[in-house]
Amino acid sequence: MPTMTAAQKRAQAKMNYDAFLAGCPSRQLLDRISDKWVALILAALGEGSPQRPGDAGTGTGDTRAMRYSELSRRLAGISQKMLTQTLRALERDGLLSRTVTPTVPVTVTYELTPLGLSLHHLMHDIKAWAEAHMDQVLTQREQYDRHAA
Amino acid sequence: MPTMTAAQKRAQAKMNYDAFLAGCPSRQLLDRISDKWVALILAALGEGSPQRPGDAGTGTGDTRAMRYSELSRRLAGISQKMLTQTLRALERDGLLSRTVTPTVPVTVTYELTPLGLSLHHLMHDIKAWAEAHMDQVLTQREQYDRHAA
DNA sequence: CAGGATCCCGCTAGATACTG
DNA sequence: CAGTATCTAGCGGGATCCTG
Repeated sequence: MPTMTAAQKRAQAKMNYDAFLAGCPSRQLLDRISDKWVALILAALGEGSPQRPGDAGTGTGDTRAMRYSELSRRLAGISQKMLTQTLRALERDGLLSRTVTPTVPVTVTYELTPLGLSLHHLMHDIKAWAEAHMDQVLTQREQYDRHAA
Repeated sequence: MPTMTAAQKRAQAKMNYDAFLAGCPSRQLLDRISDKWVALILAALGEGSPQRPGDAGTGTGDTRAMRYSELSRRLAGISQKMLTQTLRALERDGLLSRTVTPTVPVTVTYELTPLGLSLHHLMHDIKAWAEAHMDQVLTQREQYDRHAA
């Protein structure tokens, strides 16, 4: 019989998640968040929030709440379907919260949860990396393609 | 006439990449790297490399070189097609190098370039995040699904 | 061993139209 | 404004067979 506490068991289980294994749930999660639109939505909702968690913000109020149409405009080229679909998935996973205000017409806002904010920091870096190394990658491609021709 | 140096111009151009814009090349790059298999390949090739770039490693020799079959085994469940395809794309973008050693049978190894290593650090954090917050996400999903039912 | 080539299914992402 | 519903084309991605 195990003498572990529940907390110990959960810590144990957490260590067992390994995205290298095909059946592991964490691989599905990795697949979910490894998505262009996820990266951009998190980036948009996290704009203006402190980049490093150290600065002791005013609690949860430091993430930007954005309306559906705002997001739609910010993420140029996204279809309503993908936007709604991705927002729903992120809401389901607890990464953002959806708030409906009964005005006329109705107002809906989306905001990062603390969990979502923690991922935002990482995703922001990915997006920044892509923008920062674009030149280098472009140069590499030219070289590769020239060599392959 | 601009009085900028070439370096200044390049810095200027770099700032102009914005993944929020539909036509921006950096969005395509973001799409490329926002991929489950990319994350796992980079994670596999970077295993054992120092997590923080500060520690002044022995130059470029601190990334692991892996063979095709090694990667295939490590990334449980990946098809040959996706593995080859993803490796080619990453090689083309200059994130990893492919080395052919003319033994019999031929030996092929893949290794991160410095550029790939810089992305590896970020991707590793994403993968680690997915594994670390799996429990929390799972709990959120249950709540969401119960409420929606 | 490390792929290349081919076939083909599925499901996703986009376009369009409609609604509370 | 903030979606839902429906249709469809396209291709992502797996399975299979073959090769230097």
